[in-house]
Amino acid sequence: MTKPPTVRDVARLSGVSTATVSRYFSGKAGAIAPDTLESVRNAAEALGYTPSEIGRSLRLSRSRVVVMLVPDATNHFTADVAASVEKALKEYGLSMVLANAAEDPKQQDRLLTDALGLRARAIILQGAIDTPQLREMAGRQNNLIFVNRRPAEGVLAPYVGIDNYAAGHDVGRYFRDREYENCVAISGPREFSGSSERLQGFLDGLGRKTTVRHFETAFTMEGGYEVGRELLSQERTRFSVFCGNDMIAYGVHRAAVERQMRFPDDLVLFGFDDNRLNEWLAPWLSTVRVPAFDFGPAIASLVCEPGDPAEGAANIILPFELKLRDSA
Amino acid sequence: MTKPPTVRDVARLSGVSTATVSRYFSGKAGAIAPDTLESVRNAAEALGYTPSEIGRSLRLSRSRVVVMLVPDATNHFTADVAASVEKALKEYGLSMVLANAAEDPKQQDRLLTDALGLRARAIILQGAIDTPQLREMAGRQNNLIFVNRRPAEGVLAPYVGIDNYAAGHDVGRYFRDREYENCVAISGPREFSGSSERLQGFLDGLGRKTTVRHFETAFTMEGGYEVGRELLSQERTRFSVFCGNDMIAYGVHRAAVERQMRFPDDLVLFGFDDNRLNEWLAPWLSTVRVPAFDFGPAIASLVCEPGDPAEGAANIILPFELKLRDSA
DNA sequence: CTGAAAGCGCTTACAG
DNA sequence: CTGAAAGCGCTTACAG
Repeated sequence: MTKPPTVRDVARLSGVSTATVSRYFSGKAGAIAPDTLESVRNAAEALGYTPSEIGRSLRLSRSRVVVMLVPDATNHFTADVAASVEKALKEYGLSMVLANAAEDPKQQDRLLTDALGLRARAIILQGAIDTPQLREMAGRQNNLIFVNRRPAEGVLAPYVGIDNYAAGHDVGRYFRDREYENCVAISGPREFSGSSERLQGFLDGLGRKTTVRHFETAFTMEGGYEVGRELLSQERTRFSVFCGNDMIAYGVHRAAVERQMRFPDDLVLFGFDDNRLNEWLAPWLSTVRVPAFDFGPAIASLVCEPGDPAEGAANIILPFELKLRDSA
Repeated sequence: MTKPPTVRDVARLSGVSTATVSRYFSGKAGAIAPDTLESVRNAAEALGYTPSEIGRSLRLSRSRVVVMLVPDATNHFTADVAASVEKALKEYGLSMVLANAAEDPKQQDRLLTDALGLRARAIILQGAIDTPQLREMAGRQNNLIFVNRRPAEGVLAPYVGIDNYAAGHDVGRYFRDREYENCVAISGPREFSGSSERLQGFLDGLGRKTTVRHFETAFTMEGGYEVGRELLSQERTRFSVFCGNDMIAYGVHRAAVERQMRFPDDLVLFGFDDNRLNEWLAPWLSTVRVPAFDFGPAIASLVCEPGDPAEGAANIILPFELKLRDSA
């Protein structure tokens, strides 16, 4: 691979200065004489020249890369959000680098350092884990955006997500209205704001009188499967299960299917997120619809049209709705 | 956001030259006196310094970014491969930028230009579309890697994937051995090498005597759903369907479920890829297992340990196997 | 073991 | 409308 041509090569070939070539490629072509412009165009074409983002970024002290950290690469809702963000950023001329923190604080911190090294325009954290390094970065930079999990106490940064408490509350209320019995909550890890808010809302929505069995697990199909197996092996009861997200619900579903159970006669199941897959592979799953594809525009606006920092963090709270299907 | 500290700031604070600071951060710490090293470490720590990848890339004329283009962000097999590649590249200290070409030649060409601008270390194309720009880039650069779809005639670049003809052939043979009747092939677009190889293999494996109805559609659930509806609405026949990938199979499955059909009594269904979701949401689907998670190491080795270019393109052909479950 | 200096590819304020 | 020159943050061959 021979080295790619530079402004200099184009300048030489077209007989102008590098300044003119640069103007041509950075949207200042209007200030160039038509003849000059033509010859620059031809030279660039002949050489196959594309300006180096690296040179440009260095010169402008500003890169066009945005880093997104996801907590779990296998979560489909997370993937939907990432796709939405990538699309929205592209319209502003930005690239997105996706990295998987895998719910591991060490890995997350490593990736944060990488993002810093790339001088990322913004760092978007889906499901951040509270670590000293994250706190320090939030203090030094103001380009962190928290998605789906609120920043830890004392960390000042914008948050984009839904009102998890209210959503959980609506589900609890629905369970109460339908008079579902043997209620079970399988929530995600309690240290994540989304998990505990969903759970608390659910409990409050159900009301005090109802007793609820509570399990806590990872936000994964594996986690839901394990809890499901334990729960369903014990008794032949018709449980009414609220899961912390759809992935957990898929896992419970698998455990139920293995025991030949049918919905909603043998088991009531409620998910959370309504990732795009449901429509195709889990059209039976009642769940809370979170508008994954509205996250992109919301986040991109935060990145590209930052408000007055004096006003403090600009949170964006998106709407949700209950999506009722066969399983509940 | 104040500007991040530079080598210079660290050098000033620790009373050494920028050269020494740079040595500390680029793995040449062994050649630094212990005292000096200590003071550099402290200064960097105090300032929260992380070296700029941009400065480094410019100086070394070599970036650590690899771009991966995917043909369809909603394809789960593609996503599995992307995750595998990202992980493998990370171990070599490289970042991956994921971009969605959405099976659109214009969009692909735009993204190729972006990748060029980033001076990507390598450009990985899952499911490339043959365009003049792609050909020209393949000619100028030697850092293109084709995955799952072979490069077009005359384009010299490495290919990583399975032997699609052989896999299709095995499925055809299996259909013949089981004496499946009313055979149907729903293949992906014919212009993609993978599609036509899978189809041809299938036909050859079935043997001349069998007639096969053939549909061609996009590699998506939507595509499979539409064909499925058309096919299943016509007659009450037990079809034996080989799909070009799992996504198509999911779509056919949905159409069948809507008509209350059951597998394999009412319909025989065979997919292709065995993406990770099958285990959880489609454990009934017989398919061809393609080892998505072996792609990462294979591709990373191509990127980071390039062989002698004189030897020509270094193709890597991965193994596959038939995964037989309930649907066939 | 350490530093001064050059240069990677760009953009832009300044001067003409 | 155009160019010469400075400088963005790094690394390294060279000299000491």
